[in-house]
Amino acid sequence: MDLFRSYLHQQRLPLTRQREVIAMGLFESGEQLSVDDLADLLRGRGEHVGKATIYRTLSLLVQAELARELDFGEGFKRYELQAGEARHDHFICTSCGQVTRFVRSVVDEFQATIAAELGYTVQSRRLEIYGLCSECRAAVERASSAGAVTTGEAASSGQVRGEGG
Amino acid sequence: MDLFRSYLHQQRLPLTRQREVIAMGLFESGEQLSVDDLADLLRGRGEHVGKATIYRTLSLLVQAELARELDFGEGFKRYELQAGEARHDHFICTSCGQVTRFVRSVVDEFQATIAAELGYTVQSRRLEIYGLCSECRAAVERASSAGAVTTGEAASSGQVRGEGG
DNA sequence: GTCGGTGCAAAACGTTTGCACCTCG
DNA sequence: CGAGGTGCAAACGTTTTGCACCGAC
Repeated sequence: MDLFRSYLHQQRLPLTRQREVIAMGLFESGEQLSVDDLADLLRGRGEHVGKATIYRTLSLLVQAELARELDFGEGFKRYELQAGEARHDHFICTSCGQVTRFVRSVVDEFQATIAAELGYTVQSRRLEIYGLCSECRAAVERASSAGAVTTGEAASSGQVRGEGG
Repeated sequence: MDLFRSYLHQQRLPLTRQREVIAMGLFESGEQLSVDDLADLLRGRGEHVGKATIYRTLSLLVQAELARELDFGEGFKRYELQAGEARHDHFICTSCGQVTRFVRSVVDEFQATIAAELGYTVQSRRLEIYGLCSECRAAVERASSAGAVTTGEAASSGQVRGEGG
């Protein structure tokens, strides 16, 4: 939040109430929110903010490198704060939509290595691994031995799990 | 191409002229094409194919695991064939849009490891590293020592480089 | 007071779908 | 011959934009 404040100040841009509540909402939720999620969340707090403003503010947060844009193939984008915290990646269950976030330094190391080899300079990355979570795999196995197959819908609530450990 | 043919046969779906030219176009180009790119390419060959058909065929190719859907943040999707070849990833220059494809087994290994740790089963992945290619970095450095900064436009032609080696 | 921000509604964009006709097998 | 595919255009959902008014500094 302070980082956003100083980014705006440095860019000679005003900090408005809307910008504040949008950043706070994203920050406090700690989850990957779509623009609609964010609009609903703020409305629930009695803060009415137009979607255009949410898009514009998120785009600022991304420029400031305080937020990340994510695409889990749902047809719209999600955003999450990445304020200073370690760079992390995602595992997405293609059956139930569950997102598990993980952090592994080996990914950062690999990224640095390959960039050096290719002569690139890294700015950011996106690593998403798609597959089945343990519950869905169990469900699929159960179903295939029975005969029926149930393919779950992607979750719409943006539920996230951190790593168990 | 033969793989597509047998996939269709196995699914009891007909192989139409359109499906053939779409798959051939994607195959021969070897690049990451958008639906528009593909429509243009085919039109240039005198093959008129509707975009709806292209979308429907690409979706078949993705189901058959013969193609991959890619998103470089341009606002639309790109597709590329991945017929049997090793799984590869991409480095995208945020300044000129150049895409460099690379293959590193360490990524496959990491993917298997993290999946095992989290109890997931891997189906696919997307690893995209964003940054500046060596030319653009040089350009930025030159510009910043001069005063003006030129930010190039993302290339629209879907140019791809393999690794220089 | 000025520059930029905000909200709304309309536009723009990529993608999907309904439907009449056509084609593969 | 029938199941399915195709093309068009209209529909869809997300994101962007134009504009009149408002608020930060």
